[in-house]
Amino acid sequence: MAIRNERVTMQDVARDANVSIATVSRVINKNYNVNEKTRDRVLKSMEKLSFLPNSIARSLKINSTSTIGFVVSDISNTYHISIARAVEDVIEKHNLNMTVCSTGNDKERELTYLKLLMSQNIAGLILNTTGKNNDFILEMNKYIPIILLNRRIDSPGFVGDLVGTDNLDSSYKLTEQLLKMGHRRILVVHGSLELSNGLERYNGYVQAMKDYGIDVGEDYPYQFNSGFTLEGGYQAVEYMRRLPQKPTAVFTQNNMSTIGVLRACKEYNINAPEDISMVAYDTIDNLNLMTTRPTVASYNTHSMGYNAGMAILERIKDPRIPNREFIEQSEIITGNAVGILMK
Amino acid sequence: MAIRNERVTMQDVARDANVSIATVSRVINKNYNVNEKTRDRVLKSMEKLSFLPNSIARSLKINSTSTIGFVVSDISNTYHISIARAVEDVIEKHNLNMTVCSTGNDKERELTYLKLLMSQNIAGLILNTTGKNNDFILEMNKYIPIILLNRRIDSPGFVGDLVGTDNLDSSYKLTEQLLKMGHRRILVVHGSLELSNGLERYNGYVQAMKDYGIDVGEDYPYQFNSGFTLEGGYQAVEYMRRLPQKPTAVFTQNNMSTIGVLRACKEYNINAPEDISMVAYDTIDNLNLMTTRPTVASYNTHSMGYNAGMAILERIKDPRIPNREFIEQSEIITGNAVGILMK
DNA sequence: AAAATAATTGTAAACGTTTTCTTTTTTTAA
DNA sequence: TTAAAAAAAGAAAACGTTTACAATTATTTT
Repeated sequence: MAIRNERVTMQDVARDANVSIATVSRVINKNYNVNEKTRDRVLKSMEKLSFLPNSIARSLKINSTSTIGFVVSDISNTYHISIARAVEDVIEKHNLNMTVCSTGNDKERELTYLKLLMSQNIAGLILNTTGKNNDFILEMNKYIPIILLNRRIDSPGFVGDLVGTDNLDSSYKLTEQLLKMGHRRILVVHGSLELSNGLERYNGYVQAMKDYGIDVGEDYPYQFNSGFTLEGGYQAVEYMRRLPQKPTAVFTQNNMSTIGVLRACKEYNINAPEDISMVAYDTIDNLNLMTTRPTVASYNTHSMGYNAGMAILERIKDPRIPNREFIEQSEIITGNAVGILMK
Repeated sequence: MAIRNERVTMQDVARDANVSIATVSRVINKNYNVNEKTRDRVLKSMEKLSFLPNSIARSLKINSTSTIGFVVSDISNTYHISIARAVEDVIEKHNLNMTVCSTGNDKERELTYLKLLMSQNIAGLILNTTGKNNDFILEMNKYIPIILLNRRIDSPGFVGDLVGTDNLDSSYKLTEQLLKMGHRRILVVHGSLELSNGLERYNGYVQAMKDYGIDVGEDYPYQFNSGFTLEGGYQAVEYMRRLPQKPTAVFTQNNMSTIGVLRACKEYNINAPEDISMVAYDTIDNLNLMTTRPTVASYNTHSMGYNAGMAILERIKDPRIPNREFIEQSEIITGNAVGILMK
């Protein structure tokens, strides 16, 4: 039992079929002319010895691999994983597979992973970046095609595509819905404003508020940075409870913070829409089975993953495609957690 | 812009530092004696040229890689992904990363993936098998350490560990809870009985029923094979509605079919516990935010992932550890969807 | 039937590392 | 001061493929 080392190589097949390894290579890679009889003989030997080509050796020679990297803040976030799943379905058809990595939005961890992947010479990269390793990413980008997920890299040097959502628009729409229903004190639970998606969503809120005559300045009390985390959402509710004048609505700007808010509200017995109204960017799993359903901007993650998968395939084939953007439009799904505010 | 090929190699570093590539290799791999001054010089050259070692070449030489394979029926299943996440945390500390694959319980797709991974010479494999490729898995097992996830391979030839749950026990307990509350017509929504976990869970149910004097034979009407899928769960409800004598309770034996049942019940306006009681194997995400909460057998997926990660690391280091089993015990969480049946 | 061409196969170098075996240099022991 | 031992560094082979080039064999043309 246990581990052996002597795998079957092309050498063995060649010997068995009484040809040179070049010929074996040619039947493996189909494309060359090789006599039908010898091909059959080689095929038979491969079968007989249950030969599997060594991708490592092949990769070294041809300078490319058959795996793509999928690097996101948290792979267990249902939003990311369902995109990943769709990517997988696309690339699997081309005999590629996928290495997934969770950075936890940590600069060092992202860098470690990116270096590892670059060492491994991945064929392509789908990246939801922390935004803190742009120099390395640009360097990496010289060798490896990159598709950005949700977060932009604003550098003229970057060449690749972006797959994202209509941050500003949907954020505006969600805020507007609350405003139309009479809400004015709307707590926005945003993410890092140093990330393009965080900032755009925040700006959508600010713009809508401004359009309704409300100025969101530095010391405006109805904003809380959750870092797009579950804990952050939870803390937002605790922050809210301490406010002298409570907000009448809360707008969580990503799925994790929405869950955090929902849990905290459940715990503190804050009911929606009686005590507070809720809207949220991103949907959450099994929303329609839940007691409290915020109005959400829902995205077709399957489509996003499909786009990302196709884009990376195209870019692997031809790395000099001009930069593109695939922006997914939201579907606003009305929940039961939004109420009209009587002034 | 675009893609270049001329990466920095050890050759370049050696030239810059005015040493041989052997020396460069030695400073990279620390372990050898190399003069401090020359080490510094080499280190400086590496820095200056921003050298990254080529893992492919290294792997070819040392005959092992730094990625482990994670092959499951569906990576987007929250149960699997949260195990994967915990595995990632363990192996990342050892500078390993993880290739994930979804087989969809399809024999061919599993085989394709396994061959691809074997070609890529992965360091280890964590596998939730379809159960239909045992021959190849045993062959693969000669070269690559394997940790089985939830599904056994009953072959004396297999060497590796199992990380799983206490299928029979928890299934028995859940069934018993219903029986104690007076339920007798309990629809079991099981999975494939050809898979060890499917069979064990089913047997737990059968045993409990038998202990309460109910014989579950071939033509016993209160059983439905969902294949552990969402659609299967949904169909189970449709099947249930067609039964002349309705069951008073339903026991879904995995998380996907539970969600399917919940959705179908919502759609057909079947309420719990008034119309039907519900217990379920596996928990589901955000259960405590949901309207209808079955009593569930919940598992600590973090612990399972940790065990799987540690086990694979240990087996990579020493492949001839005797077979082990890491069986996770459930926590039964009582929901609001179970009612006492008045006879 | 010979020459020209096309099809098939083989030889050997290369990909970028690691590592064994030598060789050179430095240090220690006498 | 020299011999012996230890430390440091280099040369070259090897890992298992691909592929340019050369060599051989088969086919076509005249």
